[in-house]
Amino acid sequence: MAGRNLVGPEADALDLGAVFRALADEHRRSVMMELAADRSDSERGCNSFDLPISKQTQTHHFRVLREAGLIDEIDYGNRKGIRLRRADIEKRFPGLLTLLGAESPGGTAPR
Amino acid sequence: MAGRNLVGPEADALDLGAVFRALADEHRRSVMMELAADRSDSERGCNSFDLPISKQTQTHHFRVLREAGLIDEIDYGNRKGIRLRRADIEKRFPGLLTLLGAESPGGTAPR
DNA sequence: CTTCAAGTACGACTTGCATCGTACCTGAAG
DNA sequence: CTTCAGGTACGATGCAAGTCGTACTTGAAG
Repeated sequence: MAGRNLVGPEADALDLGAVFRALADEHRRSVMMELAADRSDSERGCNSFDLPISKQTQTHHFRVLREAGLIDEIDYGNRKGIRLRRADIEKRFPGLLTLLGAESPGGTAPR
Repeated sequence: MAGRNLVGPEADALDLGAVFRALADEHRRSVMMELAADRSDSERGCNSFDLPISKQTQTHHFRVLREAGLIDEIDYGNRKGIRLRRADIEKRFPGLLTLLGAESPGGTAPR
């Protein structure tokens, strides 16, 4: 019931390249922008982001975000929780979340 | 002799996605880290970065950085100058250059 | 003029990555 | 137990991007 936390890198081990690669994708960036804009940092369901892509692809994107150290994934078995690692990101890359939170959600269309 | 400035996007038109995509590449990121760390913002030759890649690929990378709005390229015909667009970047994405400049040059090895 | 170095244009190759189809696992509700 | 929805694992596919080879252009030096 408690749900186990899937592991990501330590706060000091966050790699800037991995972070930029994670944020280079439009869908992952929209997730991070939503998380950064919500100052309550509450745990969210991973289907609460209305991503226009299949389940398998969503799994892939959340995994990339977790492996970059940007989010925690809490595994409940048949459900999954998402939480922003705000403190760790702010410690390692101060100002990054401010950039994301300040960006307008549907503003910049890719391509 | 004066060299003409190759055009990039306006300061307000900088796209966060394009910037993250540009910074996702290791070589482009190392160029930007060098530029961000040098507070004098002097114009540099594009062969002053010791990139372990061919001329053609370097041309490609500098083009990506310019089209993302991160640098200016000054064309002298048989030579090219590179200049960081520090003011425009700071205006649109405050704190981004601080992140890059604070990163250790050969610190995090990708792959 | 010729020569040379720096850079670009174009194309080909290769790798990486986003996406999805199929199958399987997990936990809750009947 | 069975059923069902949420999620994952594995593989295949298609496309974007990094890389380089060849050829061409530019400007300076001789």
